[in-house]
Amino acid sequence: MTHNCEPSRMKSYLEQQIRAALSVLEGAPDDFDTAAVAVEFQTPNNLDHGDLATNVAMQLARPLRRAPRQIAEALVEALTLDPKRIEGVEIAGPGFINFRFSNAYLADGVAHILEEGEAFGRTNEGAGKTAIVEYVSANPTGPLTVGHGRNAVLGDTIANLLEWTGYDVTREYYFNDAGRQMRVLGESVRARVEGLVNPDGPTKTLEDGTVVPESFPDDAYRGEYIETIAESVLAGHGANVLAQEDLTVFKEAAETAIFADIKATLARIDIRMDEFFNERSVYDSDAVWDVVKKLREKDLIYDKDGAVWFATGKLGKKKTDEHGEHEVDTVLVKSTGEPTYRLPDIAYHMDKLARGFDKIVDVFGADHIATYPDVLRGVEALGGDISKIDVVIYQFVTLVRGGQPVKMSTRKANFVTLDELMDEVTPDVTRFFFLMRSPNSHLEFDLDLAKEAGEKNPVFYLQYAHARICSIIRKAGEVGLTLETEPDLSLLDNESEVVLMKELLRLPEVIAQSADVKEPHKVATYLREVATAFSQFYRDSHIIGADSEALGLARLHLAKAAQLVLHNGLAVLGISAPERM
RNA sequence: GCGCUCGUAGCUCAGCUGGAUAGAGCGGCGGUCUUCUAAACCGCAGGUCGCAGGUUCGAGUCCUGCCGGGCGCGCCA
Repeated sequence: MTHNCEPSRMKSYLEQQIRAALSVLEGAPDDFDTAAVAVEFQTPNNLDHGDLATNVAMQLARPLRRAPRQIAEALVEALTLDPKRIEGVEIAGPGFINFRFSNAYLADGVAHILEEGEAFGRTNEGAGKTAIVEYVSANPTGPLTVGHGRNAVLGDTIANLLEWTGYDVTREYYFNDAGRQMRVLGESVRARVEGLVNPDGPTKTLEDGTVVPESFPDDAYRGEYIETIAESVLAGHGANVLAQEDLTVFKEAAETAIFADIKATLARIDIRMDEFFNERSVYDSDAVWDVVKKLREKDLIYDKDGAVWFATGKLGKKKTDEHGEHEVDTVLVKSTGEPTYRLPDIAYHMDKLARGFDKIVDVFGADHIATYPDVLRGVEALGGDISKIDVVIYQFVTLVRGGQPVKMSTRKANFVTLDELMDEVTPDVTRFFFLMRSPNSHLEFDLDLAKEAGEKNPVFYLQYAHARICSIIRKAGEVGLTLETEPDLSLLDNESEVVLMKELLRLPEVIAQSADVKEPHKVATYLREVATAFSQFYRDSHIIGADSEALGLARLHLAKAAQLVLHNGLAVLGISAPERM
């Protein structure tokens, strides 16, 4: 059985018919090319305007030199439409052509949802293609913060979205355990061990009032977790670890402990990475030096002041200051011989391209906004196809408690960790709150609202609707209404039934669009509309005690379809769909 | 100063990439449980879409200039 029920299918069907009508349109100039006309559809926000509308007639007004409404009339005249799909066509407003879906089409759609089940919502644009999503990518210098949380949940959900559109997705975490940060981390641990071994040793007081051993570096990591690691190093190696100057023991202990914590934190929000890519591997393979060599061959590298410069200015990087506009170049290798992070980053992206991914997504915080273009310039200069690379930039998170923003500073260790957040709110709530806003919108995370396990909390609204349907299906079974019986879905025709059916059918399109623009909040927004439509259906259309058993059965199946849509939508967001609440 | 980004109801935000009378949640006011989960539903109030120009049949959406918030602007990542 085939169903032409998805709105995307409907759009291509209508487009076909409209093009056919265009080709027989009379009075068109000889050079008029119907193939060049963009036939676009929109879903009107007013129900009186039908289910789909097109503005072709308005678009054609100028080239055809005729009034839009006149063109619309001629088009509708020439149009032949299957009454089993479209029950009405109207011309309205300045020249819109509005189409109204037939009930048979909607009933067909519900049958399709039930048939697809937990696969409903999947599309195949990405079928046979691979994608890699890089996210989290925090260096192992401390616990994940709330800021990392938004990155993690956003990246993970974008990965889900791509999977639902057919891609084979790799989730990758990029990190480096070599640079200055790690050295400072090692020194921080060492200083804490010293403090433990020699509690009466010389100390100093930092500007924020904490008392630390004198050897504690000024830019050290101050979180409590450093002390915990120091304790375990001391327990494992004894006091004579301090005899050696080498920081390796401290660094490795810290890295191991911190990575274990990070993975555990991610697992709490159901995130499991496929790959951990260590920056070191692009050094081990000499890929970084290969990048420098190739750029030099292209005359995009020069040496100045002992450093190696990438001529990004030639590639369009500009800056305007009081001296006017001038080109800006970028250091790839510092005069110390140590590369800046950009060089391995270019090599890393070349590596991802070489691994053959069709789509490469990077999830970065707003602080990277000015720097990732350097990486793309490098990749492009090396002949990499940067059209495959999508960079998702998200704005920062503000935690709000009691109506006041919670002050956070990573350097002073008074940040809120993702674990601490999840000690207060559930993983489902955490994920939803991070996802409910557009990535390029500032996220205000209201802890009081998130903790509210009740009516105000938007997550529960969706889960409640789902649980309620499950409950109805159980209860209906007790009176002999079951999903095993074949329903007559054409009986579904009251307003709230029709509204619900139309809403449910949008899922594949919403997921596909959300995946395309990498904005998961569109799914969250949509699910709220589904839950609202279901609640109205619940109010108007009783299943048990319906006017006839056949009607009750048809409604039961519609409820099941709504349950599937909520279940699948929540699955995309990585949020559970409870059967009871 | 420059770049990116945001500015929509009292608050937090959507607005399908240029369409028809700009929406939701929360908060406020009022109503609905002897029938499938009231964690729900219904109604009312609330707007110069930051300001000013421009582009066109049509602008919250696009272009320019201001104003205000955020993030960047390093031989840090």
